[in-house]
Amino acid sequence: MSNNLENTQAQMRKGVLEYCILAILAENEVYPSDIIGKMKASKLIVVEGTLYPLLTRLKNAGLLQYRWEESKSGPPRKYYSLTPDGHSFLKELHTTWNELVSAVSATTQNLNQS
Amino acid sequence: MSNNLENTQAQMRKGVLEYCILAILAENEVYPSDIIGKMKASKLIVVEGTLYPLLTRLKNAGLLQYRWEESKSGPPRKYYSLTPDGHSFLKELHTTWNELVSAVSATTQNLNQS
DNA sequence: TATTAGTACTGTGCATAACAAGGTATCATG
DNA sequence: CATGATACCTTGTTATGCACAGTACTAATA
Repeated sequence: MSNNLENTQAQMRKGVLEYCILAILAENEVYPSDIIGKMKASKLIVVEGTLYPLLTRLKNAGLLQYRWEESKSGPPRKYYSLTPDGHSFLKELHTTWNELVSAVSATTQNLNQS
Repeated sequence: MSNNLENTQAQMRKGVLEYCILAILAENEVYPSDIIGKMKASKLIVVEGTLYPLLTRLKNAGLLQYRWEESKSGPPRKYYSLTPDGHSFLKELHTTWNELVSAVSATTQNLNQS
């Protein structure tokens, strides 16, 4: 029912979603479809229904800002970028992620040896 | 409101909870309090209200089994261990985790350089 | 034999967040 | 003006971590 492999794998991805999206935005000013593309290129699937609410949450939290830009091939796009608070936040997530990787290594070390 | 640091950090931990618990069970036959202790030693907090339902889910999925053992200092304990299916599952999670770490590295590489 | 403390297992309800699915709006093309 | 492509947004469902409360067993003490 609930504990198939896909489910658990998805759970792992969820945990790093916010971190990865903030990291992408730290490098370039991009619009949502760009983010989806970049994530997919890194084998991290994310869909519109996940991304849009997440960007709104981060923006309301003061971590992101955006500006509209006209497009030649369709409706205008929202180009997002990090606020100063967003940069600080990302820096802390970076530390958190590194610590988590260490913690998981510690927990699974005997496995790794086999 | 919703997007403070603790929240996002907790989200990251959630993703690896199942993986770490299975990894611990792969090494030793332990009972829930042991797991909490081992996780805490690795800086991965997990509480009873999370762990017990999770163990039940994994057991119902056929990944875990347990046996009762009397204790000198209280009620009997449920000693958990992995089933063959559980071992296969864990092996796949191990691969998933390593791929995720690579994917995150790819996404955040410019950050790492700074 | 009550009472209390410590240990261990279990169940309920809430909040969060990812995702599927469907909808709206803009622009170019024929 | 109809169609297709692109882009943004919303709603409802579901899974799950966690706070909180409860139950059960053992040992020590009065």
